[in-house]
Amino acid sequence: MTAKSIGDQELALLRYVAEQGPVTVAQAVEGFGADRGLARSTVLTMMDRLRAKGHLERRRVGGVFQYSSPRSSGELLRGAVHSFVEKTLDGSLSPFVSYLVESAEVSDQELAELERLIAKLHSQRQEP
Amino acid sequence: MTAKSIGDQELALLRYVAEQGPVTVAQAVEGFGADRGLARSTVLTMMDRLRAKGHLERRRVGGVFQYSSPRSSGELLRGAVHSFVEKTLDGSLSPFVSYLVESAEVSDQELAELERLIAKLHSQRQEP
DNA sequence: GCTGCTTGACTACAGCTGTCGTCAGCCTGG
DNA sequence: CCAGGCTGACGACAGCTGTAGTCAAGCAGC
Repeated sequence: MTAKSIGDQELALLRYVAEQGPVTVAQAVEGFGADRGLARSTVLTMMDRLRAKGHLERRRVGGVFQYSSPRSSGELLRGAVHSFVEKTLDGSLSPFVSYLVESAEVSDQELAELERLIAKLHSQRQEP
Repeated sequence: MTAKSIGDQELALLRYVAEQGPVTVAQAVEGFGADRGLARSTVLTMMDRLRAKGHLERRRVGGVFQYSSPRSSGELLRGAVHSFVEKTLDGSLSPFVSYLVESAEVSDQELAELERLIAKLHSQRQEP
């Protein structure tokens, strides 16, 4: 399991790295930390912890480390959703659907995705 | 705002109280703590914190306190989903849908709910 | 060769959560 | 009236996260 826990800010940084491809700490500080007003050491610490937890890898390139995520941004998000559903919702999707029904704004795009999802689920029920 | 943060275990307990209606600590210990092997003081502490955060109310009834949640279990879950979507997914539902598509098992019931949802969304697009 | 910026490793600290133990007060059966 | 049980208020402690300062080693230029 690479499945150590992860905080919100950490996940945000992890996603940043996953999206930007290999980055140095300096780049992460500039592209991620700067917006959020984080000190260099803060970003450094987070990247270190992410590495310790197995969420980031690094390679020395010309004296400096390049960090990269073994997972894509999409995988990370899906993983986050998965943990959330399991841990908080006890594996039940109903609260999510309920949320969609009552409070969420669903974009046209998302609606289309949902429809595709339903079609897919239907076809799965047919031929198991 | 009653919107103080809340941990996983705390939310679980809160949901328990919301579902069971007014309960005393003793009842919560028995019905919630016992399964999870929690000490009485643990449950007591959590209920206290939940109260401090405004998530639980209590009333003295015959020398003992009865705790109750001002929100229903459903509201709590919807709130949790909402926070998650906002905080972790930056308000985008796509990762959720993506998760549904790729990994989740959707029960017949949930599928039906989704279909109802879609129907509703469609009708909303028509007559605004 | 010395000076100064860049990079990384370490250390620190506070707040939140999860878990308890303990102490003091109140009630009830003897 | 006294002992033993519930109850509730507190105090504690460890682990995780968010945030940062500091120190030492390395490289770049004078």
